[in-house]
This record gives sequence, C-alpha cells and structure tokens, in this order.
Amino acid sequence: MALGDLEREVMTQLWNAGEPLTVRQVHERLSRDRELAYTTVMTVLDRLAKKGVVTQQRADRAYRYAPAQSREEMTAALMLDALSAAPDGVRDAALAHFVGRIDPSALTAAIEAARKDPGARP
Amino acid sequence: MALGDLEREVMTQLWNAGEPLTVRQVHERLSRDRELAYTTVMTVLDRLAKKGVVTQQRADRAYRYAPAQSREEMTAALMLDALSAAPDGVRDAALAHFVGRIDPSALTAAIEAARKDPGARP
DNA sequence: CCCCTCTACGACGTTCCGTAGTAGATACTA
DNA sequence: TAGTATCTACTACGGAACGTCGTAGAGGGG
Repeated sequence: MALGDLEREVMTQLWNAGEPLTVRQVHERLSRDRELAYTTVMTVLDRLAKKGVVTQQRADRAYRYAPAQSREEMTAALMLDALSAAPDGVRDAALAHFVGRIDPSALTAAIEAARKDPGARP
Repeated sequence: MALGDLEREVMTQLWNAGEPLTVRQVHERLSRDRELAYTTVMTVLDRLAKKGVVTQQRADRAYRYAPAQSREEMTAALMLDALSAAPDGVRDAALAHFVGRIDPSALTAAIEAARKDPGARP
C-alpha cells in the first residue's frame, strides 16, 4: 500500500508516539513544522483507516488512531512487495542484487536477530 | 519510481526481449494478449523514457527502447527504497523482519551469489 | 442556552496513468 | 511523382489518488 507524503508524515507521528493519538494530537504535532487545517489531518487519518493502515478506537468522544503495523513490519512488507513483483526466475537474482548493496554486517546482524526472534513469521 | 499496470507490462516485454524494441514491436507483443492502440504504447514508452526507466536510441527512423536497468536491479532498487524510507533506528529491525520472512535457503544462496559476483556494488 | 469539540460528508485542484486521436515529417512504391 | 504507409510529436480526456479544506450536525460543559 503506497502512501502519499502527508500520509507518511502522519504515520511517522503515530509510530513515534507509541500510543494511540487523537486527531487533535496528531494535528498539534504536525503543526510544529507546518501549518495545516484540523480537518485535513482528520481526512488523512480517515483515509488511512479505510486503507487499513491505522486502526480507530473510540475513546470518550474522540477516536484514537494507532498504526495497524509497526514501522518495521510495514517496511518489511513493502520490501517483500517489491520482491514479489518480479517473476519467479528473477527473484533470486534480485535478492542477490539487494544483499549486494546493503551493509554486510547489518545483514548478518539482521539474520541473527531474525533467528532468535520468532516474531516475524508469516 | 512506481510504475502503473500498463507501464509494468511494457517493461516486462522489454526485459523479456533482451534487446531494444521499437514501439511497433512492443505493440505487437502486447497485442497478443490485449487490444491496444499503437499510440497508447507510444505514449507509455515516451513516459517511461521521461522517467528515465527506459532509454531511447534512434535507429533508422524509429526509436528503439531498452530498459535502463535490468529487472533484478530495478527490483533491488525498489527494495532499497522501501528500506531507506524508514529512519535510521528502524532499518535494522525492518531488515530483520524482512529476512525473517523470506526463504532462508534463498537468502543464503543470494548471499553466496552476491559474494562472488562483483556486479552489484554501489 | 450558547459555545466548544468531534465526526461525517462533500468538494476542489493537481498529478498520475490508461487510452487514444490528429497532424506533420519521412520513406517506400506503383 | 503522386499516393500510401510508418513514425514521432502534441494534445486530450476520464478516472483515481491525494493534499487541502469547509460546512453541517451531534453532543458535552459552563
């Protein structure tokens, strides 16, 4: 699921917050950098919810929005999407190209981390 | 660079061909499956060229179009884009999630292939 | 009762993309 | 040489996504 620029900024706020935020809270955080109407943030959060990228929970009168996935999960999912777009015969070569471009030590660390963390299985 | 559906189909034809193709050739190949105006294919190829995803070379009167990158390279680049979109602190965890989801043997094969093939260095 | 805060819904401009037509240049052919 | 086929260049149009916001209406607090 590709996100727009503002949608990504909003997601960043939600991820950084670590807890569900209201529209107002997101708006406040974004307003530190840019000037944006309250309803703009509301629309974006609503669209993100309809895409399933964030979840809405009612608390008091206001909704609270939380990311449906962690930033790591979503990033990994996007990488997988890119890889799956290639046909079977190309995937191995594509994967080789990919690993050829990332820091080898980061890769081995990631493999180690993945091996001891069962939290990333389909 | 995200591509549309038809753009991706055109790229597939170019990649499969293994040599630069004219608009007419791409049109013929696509016409085996679907019905499409010649100029539609031309427009798509032109847009792909403007995006830098394919290169144009004039041969005789007609342009010949070739992919700017191999399919493996483009796929790897897209994966890298997804990874780079995450902020520094998240990349390692995202990478761990990613390697946790792909076939481990495919991964080790890719590492092996990347190690002995110098063709994927920045 | 009035105001403040929320959500719901609609709207508008821009950009991207699929799709295609027309015009004009060039080349081949009868 | 006149006509026809082939190419590119330019324009266009409709739909979807997205950034951006306004208004209407419901409900709580002073």
